[in-house]
Formats: sequence, structure tokens, C-alpha cells
Amino acid sequence: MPTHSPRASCGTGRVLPLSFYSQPTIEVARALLGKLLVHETAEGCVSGYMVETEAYLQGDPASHAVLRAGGRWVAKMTERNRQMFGPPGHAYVYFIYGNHYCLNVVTREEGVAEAVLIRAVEPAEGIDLMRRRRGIAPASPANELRQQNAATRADRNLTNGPGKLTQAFAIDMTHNGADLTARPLRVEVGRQIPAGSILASPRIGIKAASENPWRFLVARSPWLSRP
DNA sequence: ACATCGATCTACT
DNA sequence: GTAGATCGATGTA
Repeated sequence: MPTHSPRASCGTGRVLPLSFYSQPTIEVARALLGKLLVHETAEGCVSGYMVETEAYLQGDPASHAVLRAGGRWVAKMTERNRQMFGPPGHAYVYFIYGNHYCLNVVTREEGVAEAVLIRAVEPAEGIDLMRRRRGIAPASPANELRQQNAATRADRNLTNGPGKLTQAFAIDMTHNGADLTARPLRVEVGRQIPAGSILASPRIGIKAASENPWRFLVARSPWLSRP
């Protein structure tokens, strides 16, 4: 019996209801912290607790649904941002910098272009599969026994960034528009994060509207893209 | 049709 | 700490 036979399913099956995603987007961004992201593929199942998110709002100059045209910011639906206008509880996935995919959770009712970017998760299940997908060497047998859920230093690089976690979870454009209350990609209730452990900061890597503190994180989590 | 640039990551200094 | 990779969506012509 292989010690690391990939599990076909994981998580608990306690899926968050669609109504969760109809709350104001900033509420959703905070409430997603601690929720469990689960992805089942033929290779196996991986899951992780969200520890870092960012809110993108209607009319927000940093949003993909707002474009610079003729020297002005204009809200506009395009081929890329179409899913942001779609129904809540679905995925908006985009390709960036010629290399990476990023996963968003669409919020608010259809027609309102708001979403939450998932920037980092704490690996929970399928860690060995994540390592293979990320090209990170497995932990030594000694470490493996000693650590179980704890991470090696290298394992911090599995999912501590929006492009890294999509690679570890094998999320790509085929998941654009996916229903996040169903297989293969879903969000479950996960664990409770005390309100006092949630911090807000400016969002990362944007130019416009860079002062809005709409990045949310679990304080002192080792799994953040940055503190 | 073409030029620009990005909600990033990695490698290297 | 910073440069380079890398390519599709977008805007302008």
C-alpha cells in the first residue's frame, strides 16, 4: 500500500450555500477567511483554508470590470471579465503575466461586477499532490512522520500567492464560470477565524485605487503571500 | 493589424 | 531587492 495514494475526494461535503455570496463583497472577502477550498481531479483531491483575499468592487478602478478608455475609467463587460457580471458563487479565472492563473469568487447579484480574489491558502489535504504540481520536493520521510500537517520551509511556497495556489490546485481557464457549490471545485464551511485575527491592508500589485484597504488576511498565518 | 501592459513568480545579486 | 519571463486581452489606428 502506497503511503500517499491520492484520495479521490476530500473536504467534508459541507458546502457554502449560494446565498453566502450575495452579501456585500467586503463582507464576503472577510468571511471567506478560514473557508475550505476543495478541488477534485483524476489525479486526486486537494484542499486548503483561505488565509488571504482581496475585494474588487463595482466601479473600482483596480477592477478588471473597469477599463481606462479615452483617458477615463469606464465600467465595461468584455470577453475576459464576463464572469464578474455573472451570478454569485461562481469562479472568475483569468490568465496574467503570460504565466499564471488567478482565482476569484464572484459576489453580488447578476449584473453587478464584483468579486473576491483568493491570494493564499493554508494547505490541508493532498499536500503531496500539491508538491508535485509545484515542483517542490517531497518532505523527507523523517519530516513527513514528524510533521503531518505542519509544513517544511519549502512547503510555504505551495500556495502563498494567487498564481501559486492555482498551480497547486490545478485551476485554469477551464474553471472560469464554474459553480463553487458543486464538483469539482467548491468552497466549504471550513473553520472559524476570530474577528480579532483578521487584518485589512491595501491590495497588492495594483496601481489605481491603491489606498483602499480591501485586502484581508489572517494575522500571523505562515501561509500568506506577505505579512 | 500592432503596441502595450498586467490583481505574478522565479532566479539571481 | 530587482530584473526578466511570457502571452493574451485590450485599445488605438
